[in-house]
Amino acid sequence: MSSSEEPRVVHPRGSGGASEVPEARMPVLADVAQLAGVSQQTVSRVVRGSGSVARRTRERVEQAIAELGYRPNVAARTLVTRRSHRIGVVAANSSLYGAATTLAGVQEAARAEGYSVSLVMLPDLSPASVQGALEELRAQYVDGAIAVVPEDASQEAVRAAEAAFPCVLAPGLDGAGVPDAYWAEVAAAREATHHLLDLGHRTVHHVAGPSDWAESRARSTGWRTALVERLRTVPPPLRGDWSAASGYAAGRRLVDLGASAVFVGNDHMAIGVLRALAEAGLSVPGDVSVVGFDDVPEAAYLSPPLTTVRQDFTEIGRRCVRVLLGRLHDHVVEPGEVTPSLVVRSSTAPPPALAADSGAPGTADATAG
Amino acid sequence: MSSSEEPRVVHPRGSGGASEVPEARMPVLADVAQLAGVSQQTVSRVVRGSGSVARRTRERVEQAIAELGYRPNVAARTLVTRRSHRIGVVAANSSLYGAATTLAGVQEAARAEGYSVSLVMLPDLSPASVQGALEELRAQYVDGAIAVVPEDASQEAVRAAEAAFPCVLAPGLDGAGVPDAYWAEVAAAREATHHLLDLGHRTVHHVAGPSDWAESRARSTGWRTALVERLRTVPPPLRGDWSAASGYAAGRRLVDLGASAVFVGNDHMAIGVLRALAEAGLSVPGDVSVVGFDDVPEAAYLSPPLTTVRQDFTEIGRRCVRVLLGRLHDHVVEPGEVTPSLVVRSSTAPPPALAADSGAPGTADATAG
DNA sequence: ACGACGTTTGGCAACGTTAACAATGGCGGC
DNA sequence: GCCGCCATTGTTAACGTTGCCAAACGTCGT
Repeated sequence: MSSSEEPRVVHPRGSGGASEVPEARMPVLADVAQLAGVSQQTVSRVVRGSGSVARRTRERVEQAIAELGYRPNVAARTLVTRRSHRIGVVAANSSLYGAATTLAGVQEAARAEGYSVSLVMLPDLSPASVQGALEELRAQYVDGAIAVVPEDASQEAVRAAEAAFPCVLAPGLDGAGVPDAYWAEVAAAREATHHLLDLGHRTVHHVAGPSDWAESRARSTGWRTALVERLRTVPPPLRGDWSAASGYAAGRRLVDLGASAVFVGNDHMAIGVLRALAEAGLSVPGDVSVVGFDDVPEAAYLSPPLTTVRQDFTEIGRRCVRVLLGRLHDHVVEPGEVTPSLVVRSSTAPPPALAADSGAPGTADATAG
Repeated sequence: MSSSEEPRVVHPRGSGGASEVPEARMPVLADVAQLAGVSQQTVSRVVRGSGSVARRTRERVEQAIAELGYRPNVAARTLVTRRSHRIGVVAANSSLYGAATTLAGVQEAARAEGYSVSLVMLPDLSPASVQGALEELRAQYVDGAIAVVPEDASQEAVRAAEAAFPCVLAPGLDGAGVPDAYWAEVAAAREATHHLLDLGHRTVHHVAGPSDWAESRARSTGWRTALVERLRTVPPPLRGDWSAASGYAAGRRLVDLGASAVFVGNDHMAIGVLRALAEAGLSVPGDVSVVGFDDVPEAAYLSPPLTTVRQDFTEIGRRCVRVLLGRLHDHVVEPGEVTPSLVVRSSTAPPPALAADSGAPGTADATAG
């Protein structure tokens, strides 16, 4: 319909030829303006919803926009506004539940605020690569960036980049100091440890994540704090890398150590620990109690269902966006508190000595092969 | 250094005042040109690496670029070239391993090709929301899009959008027909089922994903094919939604049905199935054999370690990018084959009747919990 | 030595939008 | 009935880059 006339002349750029196929150019402001019989500026005002436009005029313009299927060209807008309405996100290229879910939260919140998201996933989180990613993002002229990189050295890189353009660290760290999210995790880890101690365990072993991750340190700190508060001995923590494989390795050590209670830095590693214990013929929670962290969706369906700390990563992601967007508009936003909560399932119980008064270790395991 | 003079005059746009703070504008082509004593055009040529520039000139320009920290403005470049060098990705807002890993592959490959990635994550995969996401992406003037939406109705939406701008469906479907990836999954599911039959199971039950997902249908088809090939009865498949919770529900049904072998549509659901079986006091693989699909990193550490089909989602993501970029440059790229492979672990074994020669066929609740 | 030719460089005009300012119209107050 | 004000609309000039064209430069063959 309406092949009445080409709204605009063919520009010499095309390729000079006169008998050129129209090739369906995207309509631009000028096309709408011509169709509606107004100036570009008026159309622009209607599109942006700013300025005052007479009711009748607006309707006419909207009609023209609909008819042409006009979409504002973000590149042109960005060029003149110096605002891309895009934020960058740099995240680790891992299947880690926390990072993935945080990303989802960031995406959702950004979209809700009319911002689009540019993603850079990194195979490794070295400071150099994080810095490179941030540079890349800046070169794309994003308005700001969110870095889901809880690893220490990389956070330094983010801080450095912050001077050049607005960045927010996903765990909730801001430039000023230690974030609420950090202390919330410490508190939650402490609570989880207390839960185990309350059940009667003399002490609680710990499988920690990489030592240079803020989250890992927060959880370890909470664990240690609880132990110290109750005057228990603090066994040296075992190290993992968040993966089930590393949890399995740690689990085997725990068997050797004769641990009766373990607080594991995340659920993935807890799965590995569970496996190692099962292989050793130890039952959970009969012989050993295990607590994880994150509450991945599968946690309730492990054998046994895992007691763990639920962390609302989606909300963390949303808050990052809120903080970043706040910074972009020059008003400070308090990150606010995100409180993880302990979810008690079936992987924790009193230690064998208490459960059956003279219980011999290594009793019933549900999944004997 | 070099506070000699402002490279460019303050534009009236600024705010008219004469004693304005320089406010650290980003350097532009003109600044570099002035510093290097050449024209903008020459700088542009150096930046793009196209056209011929004398060696000495290029060095001078590069020097100036480095000194100023110049970065080309992508918005301006996009405006004039009509190429944003960005691709959009729409994916489900789920923690599904497959989708997340595919996304990583897409990101990696795109980045390697000099493309940035705009991400839209959807809470639901309704055709309307997928279509909306695609529209949104198009409004952002991405060069093309990759849709990681294996759900049927949504794929229709993608096909429709394809007319407007280049889209690729992540599972590997292309406009022409059924993709290699689809048949590869069928073959793998068939192989997994044969594996169970070869162990001596009379038939194999199946926990399928949502019926309107292509991947789900592929896996179901493979399972059914294997059964038919061997002239076995085909039990009605149970439906899940990919989640461990739904797998658990299906697992309880399987217990009632007295299944001895199960092929589950993905590992997450398999975790739920494992849990249901354990709760019923059935041992895996002693009483029931279970095969999953995807090979999530935790699969090897479940109790028991899960026999499953490994799918290389990262590679699928990479191929999507290759196909899309190919289409953008007007040369067709064959998606090529991605072959999933069966990984046999400890969750499969001969059925009880064969293992213990005189085992009662029906129930076998040998290990009461 | 001269013209043809290839290499290197610069000038100009877009790309599609928004900001600032100017111009037009209608309205009420005096 | 005239003036000034507000609401509405139009005009102009950027934003920073690239594509096309032409000019300047040097080299080579005859």
